[in-house]
Amino acid sequence: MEFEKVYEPQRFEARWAEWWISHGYFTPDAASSAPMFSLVIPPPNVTGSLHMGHMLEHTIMDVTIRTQRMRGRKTLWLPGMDHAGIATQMVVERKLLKDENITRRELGRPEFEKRIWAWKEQSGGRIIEQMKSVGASCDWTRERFTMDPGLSRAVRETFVRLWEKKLIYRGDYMVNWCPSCATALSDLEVDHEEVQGSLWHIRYPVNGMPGRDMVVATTRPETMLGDTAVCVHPEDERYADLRGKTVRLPLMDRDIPIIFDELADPKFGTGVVKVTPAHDPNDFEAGKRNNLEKIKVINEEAKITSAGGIYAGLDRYEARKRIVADLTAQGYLVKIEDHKLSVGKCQRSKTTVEPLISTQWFCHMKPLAEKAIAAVQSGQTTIRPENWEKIYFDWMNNIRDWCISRQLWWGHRIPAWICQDCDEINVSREDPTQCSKCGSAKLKQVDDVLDTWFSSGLWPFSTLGWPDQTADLKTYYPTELMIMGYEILFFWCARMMMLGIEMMGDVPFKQVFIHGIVRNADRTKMSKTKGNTVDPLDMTSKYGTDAVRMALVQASAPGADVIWTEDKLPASRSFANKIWNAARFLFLNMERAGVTPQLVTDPGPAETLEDRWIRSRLNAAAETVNRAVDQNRFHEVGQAMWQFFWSEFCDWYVELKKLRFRENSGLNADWKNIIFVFDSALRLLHPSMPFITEELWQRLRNQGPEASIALAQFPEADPSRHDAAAEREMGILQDIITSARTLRAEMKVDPKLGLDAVLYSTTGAVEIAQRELEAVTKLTNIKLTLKAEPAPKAGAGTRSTPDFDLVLLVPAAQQDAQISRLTKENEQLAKNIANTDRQLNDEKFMGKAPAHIVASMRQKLAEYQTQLAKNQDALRALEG
RNA sequence: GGGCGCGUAGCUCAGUUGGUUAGAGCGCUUCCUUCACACGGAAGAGGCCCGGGGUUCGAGUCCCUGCGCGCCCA
Repeated sequence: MEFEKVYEPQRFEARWAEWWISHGYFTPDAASSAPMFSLVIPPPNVTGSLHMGHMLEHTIMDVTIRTQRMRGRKTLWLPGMDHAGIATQMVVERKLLKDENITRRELGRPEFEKRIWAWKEQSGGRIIEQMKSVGASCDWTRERFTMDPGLSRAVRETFVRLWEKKLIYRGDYMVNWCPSCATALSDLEVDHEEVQGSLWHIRYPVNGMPGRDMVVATTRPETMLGDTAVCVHPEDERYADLRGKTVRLPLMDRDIPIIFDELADPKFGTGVVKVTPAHDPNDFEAGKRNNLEKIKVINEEAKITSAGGIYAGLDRYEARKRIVADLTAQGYLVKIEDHKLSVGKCQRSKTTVEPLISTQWFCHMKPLAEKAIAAVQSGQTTIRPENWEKIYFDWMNNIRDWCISRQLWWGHRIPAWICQDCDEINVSREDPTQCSKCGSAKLKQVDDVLDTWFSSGLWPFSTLGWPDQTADLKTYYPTELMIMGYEILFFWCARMMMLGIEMMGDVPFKQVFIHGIVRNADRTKMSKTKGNTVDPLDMTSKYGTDAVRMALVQASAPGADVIWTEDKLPASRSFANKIWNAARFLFLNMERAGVTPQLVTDPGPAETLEDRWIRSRLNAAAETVNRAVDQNRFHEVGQAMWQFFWSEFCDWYVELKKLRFRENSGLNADWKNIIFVFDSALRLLHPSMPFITEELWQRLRNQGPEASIALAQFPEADPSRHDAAAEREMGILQDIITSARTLRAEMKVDPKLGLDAVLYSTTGAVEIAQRELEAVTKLTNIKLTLKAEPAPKAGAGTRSTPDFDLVLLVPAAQQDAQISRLTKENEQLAKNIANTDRQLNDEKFMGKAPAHIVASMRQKLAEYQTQLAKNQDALRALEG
């Protein structure tokens, strides 16, 4: 069997990735009666490609799902994508303009939709292929897309039901309008950015009171064209005499009322605000309260409307310049101040959003949110780490109605038809042919489509076949777990919760786990616009997928962001290489021993110390890994596997086993144990590093019917397998060996030079050393003489522990290092003794501390004192 | 303005209900190319756990406060 000296992941990964899928290992067995474990992917965007954030999210999902699958659960990880309304439309529009110099309007809606589908088939969903290549163990036979017919039917059904329950309404309201995407946006799709702007103070003369002015301050002077009032606080004494008066709106020569409303903050500026009900959300509300006229002066293209007088047709920023200039010229501008303000920007296009009144569709959120809050409060769904529950509650408690309509051509068209004769809105599951109110056949379907996240909100059940009561739906809903980043807690988690409870009558998932986001070394978010992204596939091809996964697993402590630096990767590549080489070594020796590679399901009882010890440690590793996966503590999975494989299996177990390798020994107890432990370790590691473990496991199993480690049994922990005696004995053996090496290093003795040493012990270390003498000799190059008696007064070259004194016999030439080590150690010991002593003599401590703490302190104190005495003897000998 | 989180070794981070000598990986120092691995082995150095106050027999851990940093919402 070929075993390269260095592990080359590129040689194996693509093959196993394809093999797993073609053999259907990730498709759950429909006939299985095992308890299920299901997980749906938070659907990535069809225009997207794999970035580091996906890689992190998918890795921890995959670790979870592979572990559950190996535990024998009926396991489903359902993959797919959402149609990303705005993003996809923008991508295809740009492409059309570039390739054919044609706009979507020139093409017309049906043809444009065809083009998008064609684009989707050809270049959309690259991310799916990438996920397959990095080993994501999704059931690809169940891949879904939000625009699929089935999922579209779910969207329509949901819309109709919500409409029938009067949870959806249509009307003229203030929305966030993106002039460049030409559509309304929901509040969540607007990012607020702090920018340096100005505050323009403008004088509005009071009618009938010559010389009396009201000075308003505004960050957007161009909106004054649409002012329909000025406002002061009802209790503001300064303006009490102006009740019932009007002011003259400069430039427009319009008289507008002075209103008294809490909209104005008497402490801010002059206490007067201008009111533009058609272009500001707060003013809109104030306008409703005070019956103000709404004059739309900015249109959907962010240009001034004909209501804006001489400024009509100007872009909003151009209009601002002209208006400020005119105000100055006419003496209305009082002053300009620097002012920081928060500006809303479209998440997709980064254009500054314009608040506009338009006819849109909204969903009432309060009633849905109440149930979603209750579900988390009652623990039906838990959100971990727990602090995210607070954030979830906070958002849900302050929720506002959701603008669900978008002025796009790509998405689920709203199933509503307006009667051209009586204006009745007809909403139905089947396309209507006549108006339900007046019977007219003149029906026109609404042009708008639904927010992409309306369909994503149905994802946990629409993907399982709903509204049909399918077997999948019955089996896999509610799903067990949702894993996602906090940036989509509201977009997805919250909406899935609300819609799941409303449509299914049950929560969409029992547990939500929120992972951190991936950041660069300077802690900035990775983003395409900033150009600071890292392509995970560059990393996987350079270091191997397993190495990238392991680095991410190790960095995934709950609640923490992942600071990504490439220098994490050589370490995990080394880890893969270490495993590879351990296997290489075992296989070479199996060949020499005449052992055919094979799995060993029952190694029999462990007899030797190293077998008893490694099986106890294996059990401990299994215990940690199992618990860590269940608690989403993925960094502990990585840490435990690293510790076990490298520091225990390779550094000690294999080193000790080397002594037992014999030619032509056949499959003896040693080999049975080695193979059993190695196989178990591979299985424990498989969810984190699927490729190398599959490759090595296949080489090991070698024969028998085809099988994958992906379906092999995950090692479980069993307290009865903990072998305290073996761990204690092995600990002493390790101490003896380490002590000998330390002494040798301290004395700077040539490693090739054999030395003699005497081991003194009255507590059993001599017996252990006797049994393992060959190991001690081999691993230290020191010949030990064993004496089951107390050590004589310690001299040079002594190292003492509570269990033994080891005296290395060397010409006392190199003593300085010893002296400094002992001096330093003694300082620490003296400090410990003082501390411990003080506490043991402290009545308050003795009165209140639990007995086991006191007992262990007493024992420690005795050990410190013995050790100190020995060290002092040794020092005297060295210095004397 | 409201809320959440973070500050532990040079770097990246662990540290589960408070318990005595605070850990890991990388990096660093010294030694070793011993027939699995130099992507390796052995032995080491390195920490007023951000500052201040408090609770407690006992605080990296709990409370208050200051400083610095990050994020979310309005």
